Amino acid sequence: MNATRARILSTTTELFRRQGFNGTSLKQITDAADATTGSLYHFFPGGKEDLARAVIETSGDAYRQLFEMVADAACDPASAITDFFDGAAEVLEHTDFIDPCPIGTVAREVASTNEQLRQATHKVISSWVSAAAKRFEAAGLGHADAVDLAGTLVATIEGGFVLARAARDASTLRASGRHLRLLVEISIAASAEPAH
Amino acid sequence: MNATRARILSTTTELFRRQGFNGTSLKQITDAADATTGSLYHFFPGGKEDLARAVIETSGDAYRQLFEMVADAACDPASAITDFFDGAAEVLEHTDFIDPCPIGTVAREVASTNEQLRQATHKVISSWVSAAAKRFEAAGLGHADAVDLAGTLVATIEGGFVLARAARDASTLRASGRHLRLLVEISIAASAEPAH
DNA sequence: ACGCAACTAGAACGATCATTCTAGTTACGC
DNA sequence: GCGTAACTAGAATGATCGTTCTAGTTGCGT
Repeated sequence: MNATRARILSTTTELFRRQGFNGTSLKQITDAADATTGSLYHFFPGGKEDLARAVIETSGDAYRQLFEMVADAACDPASAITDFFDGAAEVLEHTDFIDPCPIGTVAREVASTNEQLRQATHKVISSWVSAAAKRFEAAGLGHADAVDLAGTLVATIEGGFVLARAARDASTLRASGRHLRLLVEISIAASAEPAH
Repeated sequence: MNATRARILSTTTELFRRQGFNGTSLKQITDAADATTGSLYHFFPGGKEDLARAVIETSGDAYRQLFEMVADAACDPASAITDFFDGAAEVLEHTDFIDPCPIGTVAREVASTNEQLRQATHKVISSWVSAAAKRFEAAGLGHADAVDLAGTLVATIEGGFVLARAARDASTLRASGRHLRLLVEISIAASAEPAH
């Protein structure tokens, strides 16, 4: 991967985390990435939309990998949940509450205005839900229950970022982690004894 | 309230729901609201920021009232939760998945770039959390638990909007409603028997 | 019906937007 | 060391951005 391309991509990701898609200009990107318009359009011929799609896919992958790592490191699925929430809370606190995830912001900005980018965000979010659901299935949950639970998990994380950023306080995010952990524990326990 | 002012305000709210703060221009607003620049700056002397603050506060109030209404109509706090999620899901499905709530999008857009608007979103979100927490306290929860649970509730709703809009499918939102209902039921039951 | 405030109208401003374009420079296979 | 492709550079383009400003019109208390 070309260094300039990588610099443009990571700079854009960071800018999207702070100010979203519409709030970030190409000039801002080229300035911050120390690149020129020519380079940007060389690597992303489709312009801003092309670049945004790359940001979404790249950081979507990164987040899925992070989740897998945290889940692998945890001793059980339930504590993986609190680990993940607590980790995100710590990141927020250490980065002046910059959004840990550019995708939630962009997803909401483009859902009604750019079908291509909407699909890109959908695909990425679905991959997260699938990854979490697979873990829940492995812990004994039925497929549909696992997918539903994973969906709530992702929703609560994304929504938790909204609250944490608005409040400049990540304690609610940690509390949500505990709630989701409880929910996961209950679901796994319930699936172990299906007979009432 | 002046009719033109009201028209500008509701039009802006609707546009923010579709495309957020940075994605909406004043020209788009005045065109859609059939108003002129002069009128807009007459009623909102602070320009776009002033208007955005009014949108945040107005629809923040509207949402809090909606929550109170749903909670009053429900037979118990737990079923109020599913009622609220199901209602939001229905709205999404009937409006081509336009965001039911402009505040989540704007909150994330401005959190790192506009301190005034960040505080406005924070204040509104806090009012929702307080309103829900009050209900939970009335159902027997301790104050801190009630606030935490209300925070998770709001986070899951906001995050659920992200997923529903990205997927153009509200079924995950309904599932989250069931999950949150379960969580509320468990919390209330647990507070009823604090021993063990 | 007069006067004053409330409101409307929209042209004009400089800044900035995403994108295109033409030249120029580097890197590398042969 | 030559030729071609990959990449960089940044000026130019036309559109649109948020805001300001000067005139004009309306509505209403008296």
